[in-house]
Amino acid sequence: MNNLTKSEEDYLKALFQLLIEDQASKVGNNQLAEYLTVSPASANNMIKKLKAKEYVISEKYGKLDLTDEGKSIAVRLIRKHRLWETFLCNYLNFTWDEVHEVAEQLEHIKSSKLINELDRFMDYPERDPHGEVIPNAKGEYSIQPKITLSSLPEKSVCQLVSVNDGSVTFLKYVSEIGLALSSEIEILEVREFDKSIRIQFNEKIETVSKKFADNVFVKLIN
Amino acid sequence: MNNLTKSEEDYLKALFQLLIEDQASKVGNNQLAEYLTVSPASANNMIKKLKAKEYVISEKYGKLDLTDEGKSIAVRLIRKHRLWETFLCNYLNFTWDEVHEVAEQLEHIKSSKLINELDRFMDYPERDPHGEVIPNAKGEYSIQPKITLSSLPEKSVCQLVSVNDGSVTFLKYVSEIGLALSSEIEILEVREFDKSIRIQFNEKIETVSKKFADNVFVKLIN
DNA sequence: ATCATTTGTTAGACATAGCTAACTTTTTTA
DNA sequence: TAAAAAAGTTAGCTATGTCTAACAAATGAT
Repeated sequence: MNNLTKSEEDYLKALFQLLIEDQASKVGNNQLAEYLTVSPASANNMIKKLKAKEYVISEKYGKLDLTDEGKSIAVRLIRKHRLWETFLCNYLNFTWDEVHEVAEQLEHIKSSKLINELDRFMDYPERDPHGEVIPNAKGEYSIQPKITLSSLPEKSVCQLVSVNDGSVTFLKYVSEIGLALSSEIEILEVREFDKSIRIQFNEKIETVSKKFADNVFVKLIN
Repeated sequence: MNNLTKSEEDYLKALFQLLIEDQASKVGNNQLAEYLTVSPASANNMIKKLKAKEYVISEKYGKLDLTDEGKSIAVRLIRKHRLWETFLCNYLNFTWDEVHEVAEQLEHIKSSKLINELDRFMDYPERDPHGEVIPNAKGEYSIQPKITLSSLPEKSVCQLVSVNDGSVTFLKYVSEIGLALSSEIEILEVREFDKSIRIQFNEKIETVSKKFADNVFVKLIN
């Protein structure tokens, strides 16, 4: 009934992340293709398949959406991904930047007992090492609207909630400059020219690019 | 350099288990195909590929053998399989008969850090839940010649060392009658007609078929 | 030694999932 | 609003790994 290929799973998860987690109002074929680094033709081909299986809805030349069943599959994948990341970091000495690639493989392992036991073994963690909320066994979880560091005005004071886990070099960079989950960050200055920002945290001052700040998610303090 | 598909890995591991662990003097294409439940044509096709990659050697219409590199890959897979089985049983409440299927998936995860850290996390276990020796990180392990329960004469007294982990129904049967690793078994009688045997263990007497006894590996006591 | 059976091989088909190149539709913008 | 750009689609190719059917070689039995 529910036997998807690795590729089908990848597409559903990607679509969910664009549509729901990033709260994009509209996601199109080519955007999805770019996100997955495949050609538009490949994405189009797969979307056809997923529409036939009723995980995806869209009209010809129209935008993409997920059915409830499609969302449910995606959430289960996200749950698996984040639980594995947590396991790798907390029990197997993996660092922030090492977990993603391996979790991408592990999330496709098919065994609900495995993932629920892993959850129990770790005593039902609520967030993964990057600060993201882990959906529970019923697929419930709160999607916090994401505030990027780059979206805040000068003088804001905020706390690091989570980081985008997609890029190894980005994550290495984050740890190298000394930022970590819950770090308190003050925005000293936003430079008009390139939107780079000067930030202060742990008594340190650093300048980071807009691209960097786009991948850092925060909550305001006070 | 060393990037094999899941299928290629399955074939190499299967060939190793037939050739080395089962110590079959000769393994042919069709035997391998049957072991993997694929058609002879499929096996032949894959063997061609593995010969081109120099993991397998054989002459046309001749028997199959593994190169050192082929063996080394197979041992790494067996290591991964057995470490995962151990983890599932010892930490995630899996039973004997539940681990194999999931471990078959997990053994294909590509990350040497993952498996070496898992090994460390469990404090370098020497045997998996079925009693099989786990190869170490260097790929070294002792292959014990397997003595099947079915090969022993009447009146033998032996100890259960390991069981074949390939069949769920078999493993359930083993636990249901109360046999476990290290159980002491006495062979009371071997029935000529169908080679079924009456055995005694833990004050219990059971009759088991030859097929059952073929999958139970033991060592003699005194 | 020959014939039958078993074993191994080849050819050709199918499904998945990727690609490029060409084309169509929609959207943007001048 | 018409032309240009962007987005989406289709056709046709590739590679992996499966299959069946037909054929060839090796083995075993009489």
